[in-house]
Amino acid sequence: MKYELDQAQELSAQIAQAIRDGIMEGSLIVDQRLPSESDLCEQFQVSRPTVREALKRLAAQNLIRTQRGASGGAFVNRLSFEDAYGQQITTSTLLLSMNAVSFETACEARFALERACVALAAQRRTPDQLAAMRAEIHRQSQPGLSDESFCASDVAFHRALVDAAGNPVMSYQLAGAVEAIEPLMNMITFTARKREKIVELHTLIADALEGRDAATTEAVLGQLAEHTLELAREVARMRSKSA
Amino acid sequence: MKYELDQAQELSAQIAQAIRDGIMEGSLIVDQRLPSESDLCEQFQVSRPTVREALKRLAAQNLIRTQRGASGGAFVNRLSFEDAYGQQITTSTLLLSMNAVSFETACEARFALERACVALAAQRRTPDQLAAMRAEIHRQSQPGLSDESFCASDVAFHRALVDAAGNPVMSYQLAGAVEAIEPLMNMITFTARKREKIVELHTLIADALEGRDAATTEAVLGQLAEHTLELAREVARMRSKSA
DNA sequence: AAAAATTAATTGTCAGACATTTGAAGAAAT
DNA sequence: ATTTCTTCAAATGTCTGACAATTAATTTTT
Repeated sequence: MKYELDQAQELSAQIAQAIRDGIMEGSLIVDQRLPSESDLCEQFQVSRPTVREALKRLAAQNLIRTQRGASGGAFVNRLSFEDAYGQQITTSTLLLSMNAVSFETACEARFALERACVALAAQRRTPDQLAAMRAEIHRQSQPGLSDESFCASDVAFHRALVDAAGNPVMSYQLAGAVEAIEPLMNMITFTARKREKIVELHTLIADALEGRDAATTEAVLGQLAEHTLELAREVARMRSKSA
Repeated sequence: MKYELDQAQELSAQIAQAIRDGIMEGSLIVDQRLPSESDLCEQFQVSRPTVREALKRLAAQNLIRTQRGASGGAFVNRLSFEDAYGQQITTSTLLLSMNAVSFETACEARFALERACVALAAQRRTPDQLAAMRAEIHRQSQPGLSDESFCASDVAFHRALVDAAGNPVMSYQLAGAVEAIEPLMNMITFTARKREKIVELHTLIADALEGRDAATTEAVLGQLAEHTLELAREVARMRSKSA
């Protein structure tokens, strides 16, 4: 591990960066134990609270985990896809809400990226994944479902579609795009007729995937994108009228 | 802001989560000042080091920034696309290196996602973006370029391609995929002949985008993906032979 | 030999202090 | 009256030292 600290930064940030560099560069490997807090104090010549703040920074990124007790300490964490999903979703959600990203932009990104999965999904979809998609379709067609539940099911459907591509890197990359849009989708009220149309398109997608028909899947996904955008525009029109 | 703390977690993590929830839910808005550390101590009934650890966790995620001095304190940060890029790249890089993601998987994800940008890029590419791509192509065709520099230029080329889609959400989502693969690409030694082929394909892509020809761009991108994978397989064969 | 108690190491938390930075108010000089 | 300088107060950054809680290893007891 290197111990070169930049000036003009907070000590805890410098120490965190030094350790982070060690992890990214590979000199600290997964499950390796970091020196104890008091050892780190000596090595970096700082007090324990400062070291601890540095470690908490790393813990916030899931880069390390800590264990109490005799053989405890801080260990380099294997960043799991699970952890990475979570971070992605948090970041994407905040990014969208804080930067006033328009529904159009977010929606465009989502469907464009999803389209990238279709060709692979048509080849590789498993029966399980198809079943998951059909289950969500069934949920969506139940009357009396709240808008929130409908959107949550929509997200689940699309997650299943993405997962069907069988590429964990893509699933991870798209998790953010798909989940982060949910709050925006929740602002759209889906009337019964609109829901019917969406369910119909979802069904067509599932059918096309079952038949391993990439071209049709892609076409229907395009229709769904168009339909979703149209709904959003309609809602926007109604709002501006009533205002 | 809510102050409900889950049990069975570290205090600093609970406090961080409570504040994070406030930010995500919208009760804490951008540039708003959090209570001072001593105020937070009172409100959460914990000591200052504990509060500080919580704040450092949030700072590590770029959710807050702190300022010293009279009118200082912790402020809710507007998460910029810039910040989000950085986090994405860190996370993606670690994810790939720690989980032994194969070159094939990473490469597949990258080209599939990139393909999603092409249709939009063909419509929207600006002269500046085209110029950036051509500049990278020029760099790539210079003899004597190190493999690292060649790969870095490759990344820059593809970033320009992604940015040409004119959708910041997509740029952000793909930043990780494109950048994180660079270390893997660096493991491939590009002979002069191989580089020539790549430069040729890059040129065809730039030409097709200039002519706003989405179909051709997509086709060439597919060839590039195939070619890259073939190179990787070749390298793998050579390694296994010499071993 | 097995179970229970002790011990040591380590992180989690607390309390209080001082250092450093920074904006603002007041005082002094022009 | 305006500008500049000084002082002050508030806030974060850091340090010291201590105690609590947890856990694995060790020792003691049965």
